[in-house]
Amino acid sequence: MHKYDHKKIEKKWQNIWEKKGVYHADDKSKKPKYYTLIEFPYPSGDGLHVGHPRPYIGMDVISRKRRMQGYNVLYPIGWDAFGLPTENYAIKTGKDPRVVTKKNTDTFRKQIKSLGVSFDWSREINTTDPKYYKWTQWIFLQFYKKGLAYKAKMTINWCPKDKIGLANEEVINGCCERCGTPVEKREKEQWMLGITKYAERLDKDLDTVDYLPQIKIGQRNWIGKSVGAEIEFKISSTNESIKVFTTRPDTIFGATFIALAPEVAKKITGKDFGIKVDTDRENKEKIGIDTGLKAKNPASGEQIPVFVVNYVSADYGTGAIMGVPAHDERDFEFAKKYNLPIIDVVIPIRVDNTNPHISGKKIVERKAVQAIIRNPKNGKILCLNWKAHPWTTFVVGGVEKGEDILEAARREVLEETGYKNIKFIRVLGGQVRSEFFAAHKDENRVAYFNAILFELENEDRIEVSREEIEKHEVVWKDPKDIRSDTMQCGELDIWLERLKNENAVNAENGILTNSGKFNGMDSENAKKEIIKFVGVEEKTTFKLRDWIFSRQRYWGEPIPIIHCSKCGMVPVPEKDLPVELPKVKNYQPTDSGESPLANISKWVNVKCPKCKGGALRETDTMPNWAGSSWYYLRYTDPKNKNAFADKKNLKYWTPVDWYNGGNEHTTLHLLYSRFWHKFLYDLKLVPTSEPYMKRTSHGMILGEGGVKMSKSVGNVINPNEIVKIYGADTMRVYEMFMGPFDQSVAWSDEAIIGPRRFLEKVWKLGELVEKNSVRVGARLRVKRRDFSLPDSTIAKLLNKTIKKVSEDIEAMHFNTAISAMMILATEMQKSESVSEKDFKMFLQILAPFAPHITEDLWQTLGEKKSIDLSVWPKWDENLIQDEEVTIIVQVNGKVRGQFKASVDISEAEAKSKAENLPEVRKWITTGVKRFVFIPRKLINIVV
RNA sequence: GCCCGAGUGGCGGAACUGGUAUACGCGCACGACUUAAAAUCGUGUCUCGCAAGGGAUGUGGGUUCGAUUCCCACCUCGGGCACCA
Repeated sequence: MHKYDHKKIEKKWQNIWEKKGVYHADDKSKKPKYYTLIEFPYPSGDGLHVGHPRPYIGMDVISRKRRMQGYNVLYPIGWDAFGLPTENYAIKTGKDPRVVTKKNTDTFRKQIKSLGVSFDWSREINTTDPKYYKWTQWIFLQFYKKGLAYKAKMTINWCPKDKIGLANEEVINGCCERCGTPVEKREKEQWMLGITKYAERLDKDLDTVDYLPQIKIGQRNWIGKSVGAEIEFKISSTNESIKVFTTRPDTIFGATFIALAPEVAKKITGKDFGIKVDTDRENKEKIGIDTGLKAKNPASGEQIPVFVVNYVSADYGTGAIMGVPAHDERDFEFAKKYNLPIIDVVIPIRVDNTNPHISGKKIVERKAVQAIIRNPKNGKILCLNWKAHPWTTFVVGGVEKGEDILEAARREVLEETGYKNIKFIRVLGGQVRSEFFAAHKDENRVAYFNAILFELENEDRIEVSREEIEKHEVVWKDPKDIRSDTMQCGELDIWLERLKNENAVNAENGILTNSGKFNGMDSENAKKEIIKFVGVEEKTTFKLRDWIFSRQRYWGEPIPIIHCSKCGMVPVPEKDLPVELPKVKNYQPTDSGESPLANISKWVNVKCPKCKGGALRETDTMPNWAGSSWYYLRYTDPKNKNAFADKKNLKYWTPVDWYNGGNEHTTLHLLYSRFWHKFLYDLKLVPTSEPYMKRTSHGMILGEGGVKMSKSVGNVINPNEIVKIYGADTMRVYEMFMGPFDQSVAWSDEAIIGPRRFLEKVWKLGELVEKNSVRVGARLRVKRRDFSLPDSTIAKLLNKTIKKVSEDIEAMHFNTAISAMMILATEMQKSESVSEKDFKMFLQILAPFAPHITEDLWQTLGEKKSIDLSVWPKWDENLIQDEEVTIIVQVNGKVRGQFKASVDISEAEAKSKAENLPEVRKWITTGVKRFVFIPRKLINIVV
């Protein structure tokens, strides 16, 4: 046999696979189907870099394994080719984006093909192909017909110098990326898609799919479902009212003002107050202006002021909120600034589990106070060590009749500690209800605590009574020793939070107070009852906003609408689809910010499809998201001229069984395509309500040193260079081995040699197996030195490895799968003799990672059919069971020894064995306190 | 600011449901083979200590017989935040 020559064998097998079409998915098959999907790439001018193929290889491993498991696999690829970078390139160079895209996709295709990914290239699609975007436009028309595509005035970023609408990305520090001119906001009519109509289902149906938990959380947070109520506040002296949305109707008695979004205020008052909601991401200071209006709190009957503020968004809820400063941090900040009343209406509850109520004892309710005294000189806190009980507490005591909490606190401090001069700092928020057993009084206590922070002014003390001295000792404690495990205080977490953060408020549910007839009710019930009381119903709101769907750009799908002065907006008839992008001379938008399409009068001026009169085409185009919202459907029938895909094909192939993509796409793209899919499902055009059964994510590959790969940084690594030097198989194994698939990893030119050495080792093993075997007819037989008897070490390890690789692939733990195979290869090499049968099984489990070298060795060893058509090996459960295990012996958690024992050794036997180990014996002379035995694993002796 | 994820040797990383921390790979050192080098193979490689032992998984604390793993607080980095894809 010859040297491992990757260039030769990789080219050879790629040609054979392509000629035989082994990776073409079959639309009709008796096998069960499996649809694997990767996010189709945007063919940028930078070309493919080594980060692109990582997900393709990952899903290729899954796809190849599925084929060997007997599935008919669809693993397609295409190009998501509309978008800004190509357009900006066209603006700069004047080159036709079609030409640029063609060139880029050709490069990408050639690069990807050299990696031996088992894509079905016969189904390749391109979103910029009129035959494809015909159907993107067709789907848009369905949205339009159902009223889900509509026009609305929206604010956009506008560069007054370039006269162009800017993407958020193109705005750097409020200035245009190109010319540095400060960006203005401009109102513009935009096409919208009514995704909010699907918000509820997009949230709920997540229960039916298998997405990674953080992806589901991301989707849910984005949708932002919250249940609450819309409550009307009547404006005094007019007949009008303000509707607020709140998730906390139980706090309505604490509503001391109304806060309006600027747009809403303008609507109500007709005045512009000059306040804008900050779209900046940093938290800005809250600003408000009193409108002079008063509104009536429908629960308390109070007249409360109405403010315009910069922290309420018109897009969310009703654009108006009731300000409840006691129970919302933002409202609290605002109320403090504008001196608005803060009324506590919900008391949080804590139950002291270390000191719980004892049944049978009487329950006593009491108002009480915690005095927290800080010595400003050293930061220490005044505490009491109780003599009859194992407690440390703050200075604590009941509030007597006729006393306020401040008086009570000062009195307790004086009585219990003698300190005369303490300075009041602040009350730590509202009351807290604390339940505990008061052992010193032998009663169950329900205390309504306030806490007050003081500072010690000086050490002057009066003498403390004998009675108090017998009860407790006065101590100053370090703040780090004020913890829930050192202090007897069930509600301590609340005080610590409020000590740290002056703006901390109680946002928890609890027991109502200051709330008229609802006093004493818990929040959950109060929410329902108060909604009834003010005469409204529960209302669900979403953060999700409708989708701005139009762009004033050239390189996107034209929106297929015609504006007729007589008939209004008229959809382009289906027979006239696609509305093709005309060629233009200049890709720069018009002076008024319209798409460059607006300059082509020949294209713009059309006959109205209805009245045949003069009409104008819509010149807006669709965003890049459009084509990628349904591409997985087109793959099932990519050449269909009569429908976006044939129903039979859709029924057979969809839903996608496993979709893997970047972390950066797990909210927007995923949500948008789920929305389109659900819409199509409602039109009975697709057979399932969810497009993807399973969704996983991969991490990026960064340049050396951990920075993003980009042409501008100059750290782009071209996979073709790697393929040339090391081969596609090495590249594939390395990309799967370099780190956990779902996390970002930095590329290393040095480390890739490891996978190469591994494959060379495999090649040599192949030589060894071939040399030790003799051909009998078409079969290879082992001639000599075959140690792989059923109980041999190699056979055992092989079976364990088959199990591990099989399972790791499913979990996308490709790196550990490869590690296991490296160990197996090293052991095989050490044994110097491996049976043909065992070696072939090893080739099979390696094949998804390194398809070329394994195919070559497989057929060299006499197989006639592709290794891809072989059956994925099964492991033998009997062979992976160990009879003997190593048991670790720890003393006080430190490893002191170990011994071998049979797996079913009894605890008593293990104990005597462990205790008799000389290296253990010297540690346990003081006597064994406790003995922990974990079968098959470990013993811990506590002395 | 908000949401999600991650911090372990010189480097990439491993450790299943809380049970020997550092598997596997890179690098480095030494040895074998070689006239020599490369390649290959073998041995070693967290750290302090002569040793007995001790200390290390971003930082501080907690729970536990036992914590990289669970809980709390904090720090740093990456991703997303609606016109980048």
